Amino acid sequence: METFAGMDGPDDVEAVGRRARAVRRPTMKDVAALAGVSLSTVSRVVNGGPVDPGLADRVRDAARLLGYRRDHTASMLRRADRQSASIGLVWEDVSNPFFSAIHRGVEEVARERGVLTFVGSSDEDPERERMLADAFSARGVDGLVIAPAGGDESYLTRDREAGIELVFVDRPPHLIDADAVVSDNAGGASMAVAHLIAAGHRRIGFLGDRPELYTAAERLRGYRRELTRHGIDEDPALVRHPHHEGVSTYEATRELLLGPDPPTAIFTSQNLITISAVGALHDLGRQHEVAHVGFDDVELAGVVDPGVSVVAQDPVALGHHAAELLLARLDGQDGPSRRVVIPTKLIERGSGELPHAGPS
Amino acid sequence: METFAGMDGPDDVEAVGRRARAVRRPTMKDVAALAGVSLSTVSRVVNGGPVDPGLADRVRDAARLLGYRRDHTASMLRRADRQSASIGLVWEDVSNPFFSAIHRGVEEVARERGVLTFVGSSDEDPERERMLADAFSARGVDGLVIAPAGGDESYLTRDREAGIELVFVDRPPHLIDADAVVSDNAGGASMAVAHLIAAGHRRIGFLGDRPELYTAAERLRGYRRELTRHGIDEDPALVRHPHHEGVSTYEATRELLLGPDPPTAIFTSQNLITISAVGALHDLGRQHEVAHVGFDDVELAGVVDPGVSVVAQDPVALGHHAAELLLARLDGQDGPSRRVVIPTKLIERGSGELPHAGPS
DNA sequence: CTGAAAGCGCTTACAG
DNA sequence: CTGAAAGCGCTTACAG
Repeated sequence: METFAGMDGPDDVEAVGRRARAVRRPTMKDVAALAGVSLSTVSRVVNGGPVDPGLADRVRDAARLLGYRRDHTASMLRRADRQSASIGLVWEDVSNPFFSAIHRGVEEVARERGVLTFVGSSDEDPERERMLADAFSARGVDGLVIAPAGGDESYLTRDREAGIELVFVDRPPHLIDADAVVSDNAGGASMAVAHLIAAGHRRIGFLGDRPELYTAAERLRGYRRELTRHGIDEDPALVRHPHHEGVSTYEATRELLLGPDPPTAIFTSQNLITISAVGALHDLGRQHEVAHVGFDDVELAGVVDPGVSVVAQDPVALGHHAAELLLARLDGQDGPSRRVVIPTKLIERGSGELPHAGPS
Repeated sequence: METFAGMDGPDDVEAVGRRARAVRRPTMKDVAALAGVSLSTVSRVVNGGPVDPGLADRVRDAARLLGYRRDHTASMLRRADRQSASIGLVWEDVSNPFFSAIHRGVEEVARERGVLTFVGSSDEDPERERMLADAFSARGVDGLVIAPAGGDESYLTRDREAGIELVFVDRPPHLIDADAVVSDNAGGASMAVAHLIAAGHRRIGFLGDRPELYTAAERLRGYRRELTRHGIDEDPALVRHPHHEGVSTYEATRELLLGPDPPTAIFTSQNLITISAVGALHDLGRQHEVAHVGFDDVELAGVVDPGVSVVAQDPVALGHHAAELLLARLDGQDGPSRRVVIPTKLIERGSGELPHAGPS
């Protein structure tokens, strides 16, 4: 049979077979009985302890025959190290490519150690963040990697005391002392602004996320610092926080460019903001006049005309370092909390190199 | 202190505090002792069983004082239902936005039920897929959502028999009968090709992923079906599988367009292929002549000139349906396996509407 | 090297 | 309603 796009509702459910009923999963006890040995011996074989080769073979045969697989959570209960070989990741949104790239970085390091990852979205809600952390903790994770929603993370103290290691990523912790891995947000923003200044611009617009967010505040700080460094007075009219002002980024960009004494260049300090701003620039037909650098790389940035210059973060590296810090702690590394700062990189594609045309 | 982008290596590690040593996590036994009641009573309070209000208060106070939290994995061990309230997702790559969007869809449904998600990448390697499934299974997940790497998934039979529910997503299972949720790949491809034919094109190039992949094969099938339907003979020279031929998509696109008797329109059947092809079209300066429809939506597709027309999938819906099927099974829903087909949607942005210019 | 016993943190019959 | 006992699947001392 064939199905055609749009012709069937999403509930086009079709029966294609039948299923078997669940059976009890074989346990060590079952293996012991079949092999005619004690539970302890089976446990030794499974864990590579000293056991007579002949007996070991009998046990392995029995295990194979029954399809035995060890229950990891049960084994953890009595184990000396009590490690579950799992960690929990608390992101803002698992479907945000920035966070899924961090996840990838964490996974690449963790898989070498057989460590599995729980992942969930806080949706920037501290309450949900806490629920997730608690739920992961109740399932016995060895550690937590958290992109904090903001506010107070001291509730994690209990987990830390219970031996759960903590690493913060993308944003540093508040009211709790813990390892953290962040991008060089202020440095990256400075670099973007310096690049625009080098092209002759002095009126540089800023479009950013809500300034309560750590990364947004840092990028604004970098913007201001760089203006100051070049003796340029900040014009508050050029600094916009669309999400905070309840207006779309698209609209804010239009207002900025159509207003009196508009900027000759703009710095958009987040990936989604960059995308909307590019759309607005193109719709106004100003994409070849107004210079533009974005923070965070975006797909197709090199295909748009002009290409969108960006300061790129390295989210996979954020994930790598977060996982390495966490695993080091799990290995017993002690000592004060550490902060890792991951550098950002300027990618020139055209939009950021547009020179200042008029008199300066 | 300040940090500047690029000035510090990735190992710019800075000490910022000190840490406490791990303490044993309080157990029900501790709570019972402090409250002066039996373990059973504490368990009843925690689980909402019948208990004298006065006693219950004492228990709750003790629990609060100690910072007690129930160990979910230990409780699961003896529980009648034996549900861990966790599921495992086995993706091709967690950092692929398509899969992270499916993850989001699963999470939105699962969180309503307090179900947590393990997530891992198989990297299209059947061996890794199996290791992940085994590891999740050993940690007691209630179910598995799998984007199969290909080959034989019958190894999951043991898990199914042990009561672990299975749902396949994006691609149907092989050699095992299970629920599955897929996009209407063939229908979407047909729709794309029909759209190009409607604009007057008859020589339509195809750029696709390795034809061993289910989704790639389905989209090729849709392409062919639609050509046939309109009485157009397929020209094998117009069908390219860059990954399979060991050439970059960018190069394959160039060859296609610079060859003898080139296509007047192209259909790119995957998001990354679409992005590379758009780049090649632009670099050749042919983006306003050669019509183009892609499968899967991409960021900035509306900003490029012309906008990139696509047949979009709905990955969040894939995730929603996968989770719903799984939860229904966990609720005891019996009966034959089900297959859900999610429709695709044509988004016209310009590139797919470019008319055939020359004589046909 | 092997097995019987105790125990991990919790839930579930079973008596009272 | 309450508590003592047994048990979930496994590991870890403890004797032999």
